[in-house]
Amino acid sequence: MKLTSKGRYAVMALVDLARFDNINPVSLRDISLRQGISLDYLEQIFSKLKKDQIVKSIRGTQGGYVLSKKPNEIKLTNIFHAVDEKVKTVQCKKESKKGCNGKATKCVTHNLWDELETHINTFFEKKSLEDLLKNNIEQRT
Amino acid sequence: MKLTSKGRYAVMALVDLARFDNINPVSLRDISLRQGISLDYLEQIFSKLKKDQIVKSIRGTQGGYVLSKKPNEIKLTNIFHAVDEKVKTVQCKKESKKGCNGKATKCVTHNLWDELETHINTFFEKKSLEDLLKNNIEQRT
DNA sequence: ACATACCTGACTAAATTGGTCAAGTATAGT
DNA sequence: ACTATACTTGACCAATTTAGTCAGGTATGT
Repeated sequence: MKLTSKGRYAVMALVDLARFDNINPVSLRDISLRQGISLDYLEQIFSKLKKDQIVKSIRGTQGGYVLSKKPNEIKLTNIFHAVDEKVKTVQCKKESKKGCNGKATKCVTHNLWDELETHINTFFEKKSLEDLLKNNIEQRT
Repeated sequence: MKLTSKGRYAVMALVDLARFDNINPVSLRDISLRQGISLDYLEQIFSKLKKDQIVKSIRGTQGGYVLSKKPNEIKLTNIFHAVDEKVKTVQCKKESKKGCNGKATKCVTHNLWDELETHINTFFEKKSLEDLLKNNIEQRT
């Protein structure tokens, strides 16, 4: 199962973006400075976010990024999916030839992992960027 | 967040154990053969399970492992905890000096990760070894 | 034209994972 | 007492993943 800093940074950056993009596009440099995330790394992350149309880019001077949708329309699922943070548990061995453990049947954990995945995804599908903004409204940067 | 093969193997092995320890202790060799898990790796895993008193060991010929408690008393939380499968998300940076992101305040994802952790733990606290046994009763090894 | 800021791909050090290997110790059965 | 079985411990390792860095681009507003 993967759920790492990349996803965390993506969320942090998007919350930052949501907070500041009311007037102008927000440059990654600003986000980098405010959130303490490496600019080069942010570029990688935003290229993925853009590919999934979570943000739009505006090039040139005074350029930057803006959200493609409203904060309440951007769910955490979308974000994690974009940056390849698959909430995906360890795979059973290739099922092509045999079952999970080399036997003909599914291993005992097979269904369990599926259930867990659903359980976690449910959580992420409910949470939107807006929810996070509300939670942190008092925490000024 | 970590949730890897070690946890999966631990669960598989314990289900196997629960199924066969009615009469005699079960040797790791048997579990290894039935579940297709390396014996050496199982030894590492069981040493941790023993330390958390999920299983008991019986040495010598005809020795092996038995469950310390009844299957319905062993929750998945206990198992994962024993093998260090912390359902713990990526830590924010050391909080000793500063906040998560080097600022004075918590980062916006801080609470989120906490919530997620609770959400997942809830799932694991409900599930016991017995539940898994029931689910897989038709799947003979 | 030039500064800004997006864009892309190659590269890498460190950590983690999923084991293996080697050398024990304890005990039941003969 | 001997021996086979099976637990016990700790060191080691290759492959993968992570969290970046680095080096070059390209587009655009002023």
